[in-house]
Amino acid sequence: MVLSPSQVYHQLLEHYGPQDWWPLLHNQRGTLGAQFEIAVGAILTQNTSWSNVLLVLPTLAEAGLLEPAALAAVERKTLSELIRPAGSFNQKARYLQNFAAFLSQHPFDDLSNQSGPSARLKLLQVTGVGPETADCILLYALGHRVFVVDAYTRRIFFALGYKEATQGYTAFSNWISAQLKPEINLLQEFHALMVAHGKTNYSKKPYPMLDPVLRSR
DNA sequence: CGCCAGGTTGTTG
DNA sequence: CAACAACATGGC
Repeated sequence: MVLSPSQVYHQLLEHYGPQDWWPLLHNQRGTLGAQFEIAVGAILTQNTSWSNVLLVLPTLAEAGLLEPAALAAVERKTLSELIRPAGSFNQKARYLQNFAAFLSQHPFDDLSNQSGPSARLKLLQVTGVGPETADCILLYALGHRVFVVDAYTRRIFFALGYKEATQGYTAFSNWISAQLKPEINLLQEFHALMVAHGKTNYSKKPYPMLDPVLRSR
């Protein structure tokens, strides 16, 4: 008997406790600056450890670049050098400025007030914002109810016997969403718990055949 | 030294 | 549509 997604959530919450994500530099949730910091972090952490992102975020903050207009205006080369420790720095400098420019046309408030699917389609227009990055922004910065799928989420659910974990992003995300209460806090905690559990048990191959925490009963 | 990291894009079959 | 290369630094 396999655990339902809801049971997975509750068991992980019991095991790890509330994660209280997204990790912000100055623990200032709900502010306008926090929204942009979340989006910048989401782009910087693409295929990159969060520890590398932390080598860069304070630098950007000190340079006054954690606001859309400033980030959009700074010279490309300057930005790429500042974010070098985060890896793929030329690519990410471009992605960050694409997103910053995008915000001048679609402010956070607009994206928050329209429907989740509508905001999602707009975010995906930005070169450098794919499905997971878009969903992290939607869920943690804009308050939309989406289920974020990352590599850990796939590995964990696959290990639990869910062959749906091999489906395309949207199919898998929607399939999980349909089995959860669409509560913002649950969805935020769920993804945070996926990362906590993934880092602990699904980082290096071979991945466990049987999950060390999640057992059916 | 090799593998991995809270992916995304562009190219090719 | 699936598979693949490229991006690239830092930690272990």
